[in-house]
Amino acid sequence: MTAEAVEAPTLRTPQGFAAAVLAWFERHGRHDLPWQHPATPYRVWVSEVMLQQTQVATVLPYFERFMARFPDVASLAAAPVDEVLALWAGLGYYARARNLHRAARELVAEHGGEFPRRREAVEALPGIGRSTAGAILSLARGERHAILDGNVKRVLARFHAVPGWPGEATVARRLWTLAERHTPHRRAAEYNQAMMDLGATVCRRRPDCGRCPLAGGCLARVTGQQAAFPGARPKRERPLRSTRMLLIRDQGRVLLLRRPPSGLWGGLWIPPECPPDADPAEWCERELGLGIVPEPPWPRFEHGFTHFRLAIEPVPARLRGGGRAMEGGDRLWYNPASGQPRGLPAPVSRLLQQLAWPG
DNA sequence: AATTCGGGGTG
DNA sequence: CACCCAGAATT
Repeated sequence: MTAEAVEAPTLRTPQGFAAAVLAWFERHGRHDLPWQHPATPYRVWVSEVMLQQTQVATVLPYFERFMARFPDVASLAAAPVDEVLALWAGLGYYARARNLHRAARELVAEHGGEFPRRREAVEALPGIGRSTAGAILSLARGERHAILDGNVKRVLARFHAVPGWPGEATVARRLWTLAERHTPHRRAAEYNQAMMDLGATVCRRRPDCGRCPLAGGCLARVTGQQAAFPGARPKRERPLRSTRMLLIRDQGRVLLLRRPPSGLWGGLWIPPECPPDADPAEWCERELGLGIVPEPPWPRFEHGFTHFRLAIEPVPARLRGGGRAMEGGDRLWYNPASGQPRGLPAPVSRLLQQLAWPG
């Protein structure tokens, strides 16, 4: 199956470009994604935020669970943030969930639960930038707004042979200008969805140019330089940090502490972290006021982040003395076997599973 | 302008 | 293993 051959001079005009993309979309685009039916501003918003730096296949089950629990802005705004984080656990970039929750409350408090008309006002909501705002207003309301996600960047950078890494401001500006120029005045919603579909299914890391409706006018393809666009991010070394997590058990439960609301794993629950060079029992007594009896540590394992790697050494321990330790605030005695959903980072979730079902 | 936010998919 | 992915906020 090959795309209809379109002449290069036609494709090199914004009208011809959009026409080719739209014609391709009707036959080969994705028309059955869950957030397309119905494509309300709320559903498009939640999907767009989940899809930030996250692939479609990963998002699908999260989106369904989220919609089942929070079917509209009002239900999301009324919920405690902990419950939002629990549904988000495993998706990563948890600031997205906190911002989503904050934005829902702003929508209810200041906009009557509806999205504002102007793009600038939508963009002012926490967690919504220019591209996500454009996606909401075009996909859900059919207005003409450009988007520039990873898919569109890839298509445009190749088609126009735009050099450089899109993370650089000058490169991003060029791509935004091109995105605005190419967005048609009619059928902007279909066009934007088409560009994302094209980037996701054809113009991938290793592009399938034989199926691309833009191949006839693509400058990267003419020169055989598809792999050179978009330019790669400068590589950096990822330093290795180390920590120890104290798995303090008492009556089938384990102690978790809530992280500060911002920063790494913000608002999520993790075991107490003891510095690698401290004595666990002394540290625990001093910092938490808890007497513990440490046991032999488990083998350390690594967890990778974008900008560093974290070596985690789990140290199981028993709570000393019979008194039940205090709970509340930012302390939680969690029963790993209960399966109760909590905002747990992925490595902590795996750790607690081992605690509940050793071996 | 550069850094900080995860976790999973993919070759 | 490295790199990428429907980016945005912070500094």
